[in-house]
Amino acid sequence: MVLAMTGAPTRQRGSKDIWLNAAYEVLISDGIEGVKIMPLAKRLNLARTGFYWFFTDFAELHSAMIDRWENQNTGTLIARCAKPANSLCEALFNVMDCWLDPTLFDAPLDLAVRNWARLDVDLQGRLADADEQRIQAVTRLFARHGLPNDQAHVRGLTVIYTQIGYISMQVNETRAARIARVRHYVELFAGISPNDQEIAAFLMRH
Amino acid sequence: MVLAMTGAPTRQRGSKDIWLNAAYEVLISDGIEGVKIMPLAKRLNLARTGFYWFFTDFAELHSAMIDRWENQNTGTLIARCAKPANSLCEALFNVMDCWLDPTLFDAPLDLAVRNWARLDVDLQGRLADADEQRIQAVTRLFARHGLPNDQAHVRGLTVIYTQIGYISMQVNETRAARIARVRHYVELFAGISPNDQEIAAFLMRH
DNA sequence: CGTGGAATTGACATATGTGTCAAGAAAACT
DNA sequence: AGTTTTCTTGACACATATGTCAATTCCACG
Repeated sequence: MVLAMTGAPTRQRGSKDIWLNAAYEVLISDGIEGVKIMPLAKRLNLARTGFYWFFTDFAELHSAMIDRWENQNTGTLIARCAKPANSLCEALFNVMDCWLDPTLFDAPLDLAVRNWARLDVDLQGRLADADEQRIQAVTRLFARHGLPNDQAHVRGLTVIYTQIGYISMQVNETRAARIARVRHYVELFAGISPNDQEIAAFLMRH
Repeated sequence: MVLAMTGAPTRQRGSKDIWLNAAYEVLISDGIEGVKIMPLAKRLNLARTGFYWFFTDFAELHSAMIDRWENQNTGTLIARCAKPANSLCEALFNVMDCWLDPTLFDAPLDLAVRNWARLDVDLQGRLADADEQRIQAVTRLFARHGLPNDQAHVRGLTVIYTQIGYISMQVNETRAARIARVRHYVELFAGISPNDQEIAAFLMRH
């Protein structure tokens, strides 16, 4: 099992992963409509038809891509929501980590999958499930910290909608500005101001 | 100037508007990638090439579509934000009207244009301008009702992100559930509960 | 009517995409 | 080295898209 070199000298050979990675990059930058075999081949400098050695089909590539997404964003978010915390604000800061650390939550991928789902009924179902789980996880976080159920639910919805809105709008702000704003979001969602220690702990991580 | 009949008996003739309307429907249901001349012609039961009688070009159709969007959603939203109100909650209820009345704000169109913009740099710029104006309008609303600038800004961002997130997630809930939730959103965004009279006035409208 | 402008049409040229297949090159194993 | 498995490739068949053009049909108005 030898890893492929990425260098240029010898023309690279194909592999399932090389095609899949290229497909991912295009999905994120151009959307699923750009994920086509011919352009991928051109980008990889390989013959288009080699694709069919690794995948029987276009559909197989698609489902491989969805699998990879599913085992990623939602899981991490739910785990973050479940993380023990001494206060509501501290718990919310834990969740906000997801929006700042790309290894926790891949926002561009999430957006790309979301747009893709508009044209793919099966994926629509899987995405709806994922969203429901995310909302539930945040709602439980609020409930655990003492909010009544309907309050907790509206706040859970709002946290998720806000994040998806932020991603969808492709907001362009500096990392510093984004980090600085988080304490205000926490205050808004919690309904109370985080204390200095909670803010400091959050800023320390970023 | 005789309006075209939509009935079936005589085969309809083409017109700029007929092509444009069909393009809109497809944009909303399938995204810009689906707006292609051949499928539009099939849907209209017209020869594909007739398109070129009304439009010199594909690009001309596209820019006609963007024009129509631009003179619509953002303007209404800004007007709603500027509407005089006796309290912050009342003002927020006015804004929330947009998410409930399709004649005020065309959510599916907004989503479709947003996705389209991902692949079109010019449109990206126009959309970013629109978003900035919307955020400013809501921020001013909060500032007018006494919030300090940074507070007002975070709340302005959150209101807009929440709405775009809601649209992006294609949330599927009953109209009644949506209306019932609005008072909770208003409470969250305002930081104070709306009074019974404000709630009643809002519910009366819907 | 009859005629001229408005609208429609099919043939043609060209581009880009999917998928199949058999021939062949390159690696890997003995 | 020789054989087998792995991977690459170009030719072929087919589908769908844009755009041009000359021939034709439709229809409204004088």
